[in-house]
Amino acid sequence: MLANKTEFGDQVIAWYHQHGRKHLPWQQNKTLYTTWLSEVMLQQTQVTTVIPYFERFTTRFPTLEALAKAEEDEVLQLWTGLGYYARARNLLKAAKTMISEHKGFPENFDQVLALPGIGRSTAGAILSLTLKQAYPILDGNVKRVLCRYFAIQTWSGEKKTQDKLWQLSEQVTPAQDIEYFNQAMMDLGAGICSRSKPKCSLCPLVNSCQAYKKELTKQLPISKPKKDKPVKQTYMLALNYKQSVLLAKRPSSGIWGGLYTLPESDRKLNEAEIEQLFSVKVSKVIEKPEFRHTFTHFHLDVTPIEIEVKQVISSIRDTSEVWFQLKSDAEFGMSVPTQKILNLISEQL
DNA sequence: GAGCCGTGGCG
DNA sequence: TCGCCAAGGCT
Repeated sequence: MLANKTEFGDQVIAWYHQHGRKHLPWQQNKTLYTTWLSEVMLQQTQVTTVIPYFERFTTRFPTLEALAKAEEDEVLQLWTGLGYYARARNLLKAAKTMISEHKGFPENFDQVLALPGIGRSTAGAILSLTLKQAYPILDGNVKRVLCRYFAIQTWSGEKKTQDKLWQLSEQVTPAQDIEYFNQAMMDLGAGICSRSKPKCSLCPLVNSCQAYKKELTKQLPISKPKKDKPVKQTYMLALNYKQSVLLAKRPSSGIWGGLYTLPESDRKLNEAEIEQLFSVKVSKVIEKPEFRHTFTHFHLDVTPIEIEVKQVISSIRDTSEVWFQLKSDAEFGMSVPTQKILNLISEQL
């Protein structure tokens, strides 16, 4: 499947020398400190957003030593607007730890990994980009490239897939020129192998890319499965009096705003309650089969209750209410479930 | 494994 | 308009 490791690396590295990003602020005069800072700022955050924050931060705190002496409030102030503020707190905590326990930024992978806010990928990025230590990385960009290149058809959030991707990242990562390779993989993911509209014609890996070969590029990587929508339950009451049904106009804001709907209850009401609530005399209550109405964010399971009314005591309780003649051609905007239930009742007339 | 953390951009 | 997503890590 994979042509061979060297070829993969060579193509990616050659591409980097021609097209990769080399002028980002954190790519100038790199130190472990500045690379660390940029990698943390770039977690879940796009390059263009980070740039001004990085500039301000390094101006105020040019070195690890300077940061370690900082007050948390000032660090957080410099972070304001960037989001994920635990990153800033961990940054300061890690800086203090490095100064007090390591007397500087550690160059050992396990020691870097042990610092708060630094996971495997960030640790690998810091040591590879700054010191050319040959550690693989696996950020969102690299994941996307690998998922496509190897046509991985499972969601990368699964542990099993995550493990597989790390394994593949190790497999394609070369021993030489690691600093170019890792930066190139991120650049590829960001600029060429983008989630939407990837520029496959410009990709150095197009000839051996499995997703491209199988025409799966558009479908990969598999996105996070959408969680099931919550299910709500309601009873819709169709009070039927001489072939007229009681409707009420909804407030203009909120669900079904301005539409006419049947009265609802979240529980089953008995005859006495219905008579009390609606000022009517009831002759029969018929429960109809439940059906489901789906919104963008939840399911609504509706149980229609047809109520035969033999007498209306107080005709209108509220100005929003109206007795709607079933066989009239009056124009009302109604919610879909209401319309559906009225059709149900009309059919049996 | 799932939920959480934040903000800006995009289709 | 709004849900999804973006250089992850922690609990």
